[in-house]
Amino acid sequence: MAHDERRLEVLRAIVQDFVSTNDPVGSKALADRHDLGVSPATIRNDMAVLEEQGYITQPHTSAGRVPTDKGYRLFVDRLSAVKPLSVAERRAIERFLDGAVDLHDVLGRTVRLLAQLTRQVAVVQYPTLSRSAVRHLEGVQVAAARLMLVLITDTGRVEQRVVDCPADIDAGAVAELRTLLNSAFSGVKLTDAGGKVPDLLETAPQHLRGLVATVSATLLETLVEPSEDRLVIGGTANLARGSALDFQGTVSPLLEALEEQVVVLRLISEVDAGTVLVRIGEENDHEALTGASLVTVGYGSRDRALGGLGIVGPTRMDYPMNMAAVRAVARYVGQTLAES
Amino acid sequence: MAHDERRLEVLRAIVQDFVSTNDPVGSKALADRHDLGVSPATIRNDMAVLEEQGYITQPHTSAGRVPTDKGYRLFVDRLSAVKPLSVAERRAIERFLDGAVDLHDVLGRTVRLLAQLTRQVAVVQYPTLSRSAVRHLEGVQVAAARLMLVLITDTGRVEQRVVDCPADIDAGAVAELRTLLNSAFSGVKLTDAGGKVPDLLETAPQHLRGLVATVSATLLETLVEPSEDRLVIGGTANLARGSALDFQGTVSPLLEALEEQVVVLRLISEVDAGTVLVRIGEENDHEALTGASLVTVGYGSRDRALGGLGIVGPTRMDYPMNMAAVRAVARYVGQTLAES
DNA sequence: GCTGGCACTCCGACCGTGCGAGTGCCAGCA
DNA sequence: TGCTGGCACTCGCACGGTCGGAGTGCCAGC
Repeated sequence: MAHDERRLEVLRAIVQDFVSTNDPVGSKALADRHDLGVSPATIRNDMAVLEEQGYITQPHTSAGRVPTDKGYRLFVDRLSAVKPLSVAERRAIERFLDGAVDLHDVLGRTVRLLAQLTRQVAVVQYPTLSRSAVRHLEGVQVAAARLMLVLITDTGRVEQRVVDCPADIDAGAVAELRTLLNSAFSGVKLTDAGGKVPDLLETAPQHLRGLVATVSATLLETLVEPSEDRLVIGGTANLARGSALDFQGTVSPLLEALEEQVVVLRLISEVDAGTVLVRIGEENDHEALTGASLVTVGYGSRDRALGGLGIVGPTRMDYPMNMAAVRAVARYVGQTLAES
Repeated sequence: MAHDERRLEVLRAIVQDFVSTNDPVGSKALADRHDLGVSPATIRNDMAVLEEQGYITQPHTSAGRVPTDKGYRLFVDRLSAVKPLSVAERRAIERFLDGAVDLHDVLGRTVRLLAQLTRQVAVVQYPTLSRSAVRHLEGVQVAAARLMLVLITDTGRVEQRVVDCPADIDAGAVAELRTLLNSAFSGVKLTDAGGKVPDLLETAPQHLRGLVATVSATLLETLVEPSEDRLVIGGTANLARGSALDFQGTVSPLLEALEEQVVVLRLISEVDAGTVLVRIGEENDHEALTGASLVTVGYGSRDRALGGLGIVGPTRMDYPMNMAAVRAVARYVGQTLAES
């Protein structure tokens, strides 16, 4: 039906206008700003239908219409074309990430970049440990019976743990331990590290058994198991800026949820590299996020996602633009990390 | 003069009441809530004097009085006794920091702890590189002519840099390099590392000269020179919560300044261990901070400060409590770090 | 099935009023 | 000399009523 099609066109127009003006949009304004080819009265009829179907709503009688979460969902799924980034934006991305000196720096720049491009809160996850492999393991003695274990992954993450050893150790033992650990774990994915331990224990010389056992236990417990992943957050000022109206009154529950990290982490890690995932308002389980939308994507090389990144903002956001920005940034980050 | 003394007592009462109620405080309310031994009328006279001296001000005629920055300053310097922490608070501090697995974890917990205790934004600086010494240096080969350099300091910081080498290297060279670097730099303060380089170059075997030169150059350039220090920030939700009124209208410039890091970093690193420093409103140079107060202190062992930590909040804050909290937390952090 | 017209609704801005809190000043008192 | 109670005055703010405008739903006509 050409009927339904126009109705969707009306919905698209409503979303676009509302996103840019933040005012409930009425039939007259719609007819003026878009050439839908019909009169306001007709648009009103369409709007009534859209409202009945749950795509839009009125804040109060005799105000204009506002998209519902369901409306945004339809918009994202069927009504929006991916907005290509401008040349200036592409260049900004390259410039921003260029010259980063280490992983921390790359991710810090990424989060600032994303926040600046989208004017939303940006979130970037450190490369997941569970999907990384060991590049190098290092033991450094910090006390007579205390070792600092340093793990370097192939994604550039560096993690450290202090291990209390069963007995005093000497420099020779440390060197031996290093060799043992690296020959056992080098190149091994962290998820598979557990399987290597029995082997390692067997090959270890008698006098190192206890030490090796303790060290591998710590390694598995604190680094592999809990998959305690990290998050970088930036652009929180964007929350306070315009969005006082978007989030009714207070942004503090949202800020709290962001600092909690755990919540966002769960959401952001459920991503594939390449496919931008959009979660709108009520679609988010967590209460503090029901007024917010998330746009996330995985980054990494095409064969495996290292981690996720994305933005958090009000449901009233420019989805096409943000999706494009998130995707582009993820692509560049993946590239940058692959090079190092 | 008993005269002046009472006037100060009035100022103290005004600060205390205003901090707890957020309402401009009038002469009647003061007489009721504190036994100053005089009538409201007398208090009014004192207030007039205090206002003339610039310690308090009225938002508008016929409202109560509000402390000025100068008033808070006097209060902090002369009118406030350090409020000892409750047993529960002390215990909370211990529990919170106990069980941290590495430096990152310690600082993360610290910032959450501080934010929770003070209900303000908390800021913790990573141990300054320039005041740290090398505990261990490690080179890991990541490509034919590419080395990842990992620096572990005696404060538990781990820093990494990727170095492009002049020529391809092999595993043997890496091992030699490690030995060389560690014997040269181990235990050396980063600020003194530059002086060791000529020596190092001389003792290095011919075939490693180029490599060693490149590596030490990178080491000095990117790790020692810019002293690029890091900051952990937490509790920003506290800004949004009550303080909407404290910061006229918007908190976003403050959030921006916090994300900038550089500003806060400068302020927070000008501290001695042990002495709590308070900066009030206009005393801060940076524009975004003129409506805010900072309470900072250095942490570390008594002989040297590793870094700074503190809180940022509205000028209308409970200074005695916050000063006590900041000091106590710093003490525990210093202790915790000394142990690892 | 679209359109113009029309009556209706309701929010929000505007305005005027009154109240209450708080002040400054003054005369009287210890 | 310094404190006190009294008093007139000021001013912000909460309250309530009014008005206009924007937007709607419905209906009759094309």
